[in-house]
Amino acid sequence: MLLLQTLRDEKERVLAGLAKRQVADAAELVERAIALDDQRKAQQTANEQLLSERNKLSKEIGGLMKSGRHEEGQALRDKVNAMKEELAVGEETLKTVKADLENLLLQLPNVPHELVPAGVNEEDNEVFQAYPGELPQMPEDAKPHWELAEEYGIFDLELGVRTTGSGFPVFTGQGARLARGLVNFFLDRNTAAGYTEYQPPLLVNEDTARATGQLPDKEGQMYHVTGDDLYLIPTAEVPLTNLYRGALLDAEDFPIKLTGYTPCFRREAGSYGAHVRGLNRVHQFDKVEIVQLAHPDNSYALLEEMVAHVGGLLDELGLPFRILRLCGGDLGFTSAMTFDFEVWSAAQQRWLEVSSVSNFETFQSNRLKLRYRGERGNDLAHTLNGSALALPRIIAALLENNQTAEGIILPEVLHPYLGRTRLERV
RNA sequence: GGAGGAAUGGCAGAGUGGUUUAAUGCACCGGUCUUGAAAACCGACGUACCGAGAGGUACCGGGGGUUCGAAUCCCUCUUCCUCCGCCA
Repeated sequence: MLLLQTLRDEKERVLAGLAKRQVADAAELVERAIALDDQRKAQQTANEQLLSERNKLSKEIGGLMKSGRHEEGQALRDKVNAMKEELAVGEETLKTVKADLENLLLQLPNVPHELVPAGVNEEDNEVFQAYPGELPQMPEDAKPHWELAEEYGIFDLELGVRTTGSGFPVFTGQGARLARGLVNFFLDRNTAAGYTEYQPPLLVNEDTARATGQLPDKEGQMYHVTGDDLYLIPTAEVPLTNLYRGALLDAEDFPIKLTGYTPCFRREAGSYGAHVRGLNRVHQFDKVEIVQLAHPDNSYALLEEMVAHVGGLLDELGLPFRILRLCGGDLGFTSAMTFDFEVWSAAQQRWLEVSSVSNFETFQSNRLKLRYRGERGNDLAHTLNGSALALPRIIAALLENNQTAEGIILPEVLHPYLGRTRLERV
């Protein structure tokens, strides 16, 4: 959530940024927010004057009653009673204005960083780091991963349909082992890089989902457990970042680095078509997430560090990838800058997104009330996160790119995790 | 799921209607003393909002109520503890 202070002090930058996102009525929304905040201040000041008066008189009444001057006390009592109506109305008004302001602010997405390119959709994303050299070519008869999955017994979509519905793959045999191995590999690399491992809850409450920005913006994308009013997490970002909700840190605590493996649940409402076959888009998938809480002065250096870390993982897996810097139109609601990692799927002849690394600046920490003791008083921290990594498309790319007549060759780093060097047909 | 108890500052812990601007202790920070440290002593020591400032307001788990006035009384929710039941 954007700060009122930012809207007031940096209106030009905010409007220019929101224009990059194609927010049509940005100027009007910002003006309305400022007007509502003016109204809030005026009302609050008026209310507090009344309260101050009341407190003063109440004290006097106490003194009068104690010293036995009941008549004078009663007179003051009547006076305070007369103020009650005005106070009640004032408090009701303040409540309404605050709620209106809050609702308005919830509608405003984050302001993109200056370096974020303008653009309408994914076609306008900037290729930040192209794949160096020629993309690997596959023979004509190269198979997509959903065919390989059957041949190698990696996962079964039909079994998932029976137990749950479409989009819930069941990993089987060496496929399940591959998934587990990848999770362990990622966690080991992340913890070696200084991230502390957590196993967070997979269900979160409404406050938690709102603090990282999933609510109200993405309500329809999360599974909602209505019986207990909880949400299945769409990413470990939600519980991990919320571990520090309401925290007041010291500047020297930064950076705080967290990692965690969780299944992720996404309704993916409205998705369909040829590009969602196999593991390309599913409702439940495994992901290892990295999160950083940072001092505002160096959060972009840490974003670079995270990008380098994720790139290192893909290098180790031997997967060809490129890095995109998302344009304003493709940027997530809460993000100020996002890099997407895409691996090349040789058999499908297309790029698959496997990681998204973002700096949210103070957008989440404002909702989280995540602060640190700064040089100029308490200030909001910056939050960042990224996938390191999401499994399904990594598995798809590994299967497709490494298929040979002798089986699917596993990258060397995975050998100890799977206890074998290649996957065999079943 | 049932019964009972509890929730106060970083921590411990007083406070059951009005000088509570929350006692006291510990911790932390600054200072005096000391070659240095410890001890002792002195001082400072929460958060948010409004205000140019002086200052004001709110906050004792959350929400609501009673009252001129609520940490304190009432209702409600949440969480934790003890016991019982169930259970991977």
